Amino acid sequence: MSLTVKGRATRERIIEAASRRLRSEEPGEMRLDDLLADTGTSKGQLFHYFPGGKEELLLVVAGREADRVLAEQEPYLSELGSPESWRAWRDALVARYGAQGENCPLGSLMGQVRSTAGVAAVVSAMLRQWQDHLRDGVRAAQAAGTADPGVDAERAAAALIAGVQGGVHVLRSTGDSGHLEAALDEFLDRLGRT
Amino acid sequence: MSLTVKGRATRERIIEAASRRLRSEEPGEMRLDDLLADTGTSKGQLFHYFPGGKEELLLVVAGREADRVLAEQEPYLSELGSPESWRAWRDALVARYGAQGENCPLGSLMGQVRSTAGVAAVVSAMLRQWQDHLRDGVRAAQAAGTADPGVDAERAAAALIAGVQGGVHVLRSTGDSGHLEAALDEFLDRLGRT
DNA sequence: GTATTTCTGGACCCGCCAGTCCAGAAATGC
DNA sequence: GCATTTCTGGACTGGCGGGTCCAGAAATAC
Repeated sequence: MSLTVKGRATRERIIEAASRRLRSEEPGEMRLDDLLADTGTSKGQLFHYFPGGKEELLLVVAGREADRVLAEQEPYLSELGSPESWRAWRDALVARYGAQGENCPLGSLMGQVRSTAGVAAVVSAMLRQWQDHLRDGVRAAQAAGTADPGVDAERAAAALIAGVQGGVHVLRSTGDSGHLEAALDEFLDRLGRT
Repeated sequence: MSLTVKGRATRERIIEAASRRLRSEEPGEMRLDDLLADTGTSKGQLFHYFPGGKEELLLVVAGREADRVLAEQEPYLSELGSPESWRAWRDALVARYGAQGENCPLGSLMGQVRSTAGVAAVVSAMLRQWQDHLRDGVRAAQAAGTADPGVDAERAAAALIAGVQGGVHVLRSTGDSGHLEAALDEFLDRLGRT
């Protein structure tokens, strides 16, 4: 399937609309007809560009959204090491998710697709990357002597990912960011050698 | 609305069936017709006992399921204090969720109802109770001298809840219980004075 | 400038499933 | 007992929403 310039633009417009709607106040279930209304396109076009229908489209969107999660944490994520860098990352995360409020693009996405398998895989891969960055950050801090060398970097990173995920989850359903902050701060306390 | 003995039994049967289906291998979306088939009841009855329809029914089920979550952790939860009791609780949790696999009754429930508000409230309340138990456990351990007194019990409990929630979430979508275990173990390490 | 491919619009189909309605059976009240 | 309330079954409705189809417009190829 080769796309013309115009075609690629339309396809992009559809993805963009889905993505935007997902990040909007009330994502709810995403209906194809809404997207068509948003973009001024038609059923024919949507299925022309996404023969797999809704599922295929959402999978593409999931990929974009996953990339965005990591991209939004740069440059913090790649620069973890010093206590200040950890702190900055922590603050950025809290600010980011606090502003986002009850909404969580990938979270909503997980609930939309019947066979969640595809989206789940995308999310897993993203989590894995995220965790790797954190683990490297812990090791860097240990190498620099600013973190307790007794901490198992891999396990600590896994626990941190769990804490962040859970914190965001609670934030999503209660609007309270306390759990997210608690998870982050407990981690930082444990990291720093006392 | 007063219920006869028979009436109460039927109502109970419906709730029970919904509850069971939620905990089954593949909960997916819950269809009213399935419940009717499971229980040998009819639409008329279902709407007779739950005038609010599906939403009302699921809210009742949510309450039951939330109680179950806490009940299943007894007697561990009320007896937290000694290192052994924490360990036993940890193992019970991992075993419990490991066995459950990718499924999570309350998790699926959250995705089912349009206005998730009701179910979310039930879950929040349950989480709050859970967290209180954990906090008390931390304090008990501190009082007994088996936990670092420098730890803020409330915040540590919040972080632990976040970790457990996130761990279960990851377990749910990948089938890997590593994150849950990591979160629990990191917490226990931090708790124990080294 | 003709042929081929890609793009676009929208009418239509169809399965799904929550919710309605009502008529008759069973229980309960007195 | 008769009247009243509760219980039960199932046919029916209605809307929602994903997916199909096809005819014609626009772009591209050569």
